[in-house]
Amino acid sequence: CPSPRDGSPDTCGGALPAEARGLGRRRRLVWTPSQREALRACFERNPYRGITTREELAQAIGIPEPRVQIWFQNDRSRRPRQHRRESRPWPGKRRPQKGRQKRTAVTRSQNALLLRAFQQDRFPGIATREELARETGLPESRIQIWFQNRRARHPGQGGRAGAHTGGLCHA
DNA sequence: AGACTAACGTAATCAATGT
DNA sequence: ACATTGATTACGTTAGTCT
Repeated sequence: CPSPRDGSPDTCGGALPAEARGLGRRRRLVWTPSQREALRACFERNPYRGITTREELAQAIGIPEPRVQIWFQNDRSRRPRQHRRESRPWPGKRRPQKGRQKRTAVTRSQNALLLRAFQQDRFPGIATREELARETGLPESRIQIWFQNRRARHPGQGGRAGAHTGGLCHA
């Protein structure tokens, strides 16, 4: 997979750390018309879908469930602003409704492995994430969530792109 | 070149699990 | 009860596709 690499961007000034900016993303999907139709139809009936429905839909259109979830997230954003941040806890309207993904139990050894990877790179690209998924036996989507939560709760850790602790952006 | 949008980011929050 | 942490949300950003 020849990932075309452009010239390295500047060191400072971006909204996100360099490592966070799109290095090694997963390949972008292109929906077929029938897939689009199925997604839109499902969204229309309820824009908030539990894991069961997401997986059924994913199965039906032949797309991994995490991609379906991202599509729903993106499409809700595109929809007219439902409620801006003010009235935070759901205004009683259409709650996400139950049916979350079952909480993943991360074992000690899995956690240790992820922790090591986190210290080396807080923003692993798709290749690294899939390698970690293979090594831990966890789904790649759970790996991604793990890193998001870890970054949010442990800022400043990790060797690369450390928030403000490191020498990044020493002006 | 610009529009559109999947992929991905943060921040806040919901919620399961262990103490 | 509380702390920890996985899962979901709103919303913003980055970058690949298509016109």
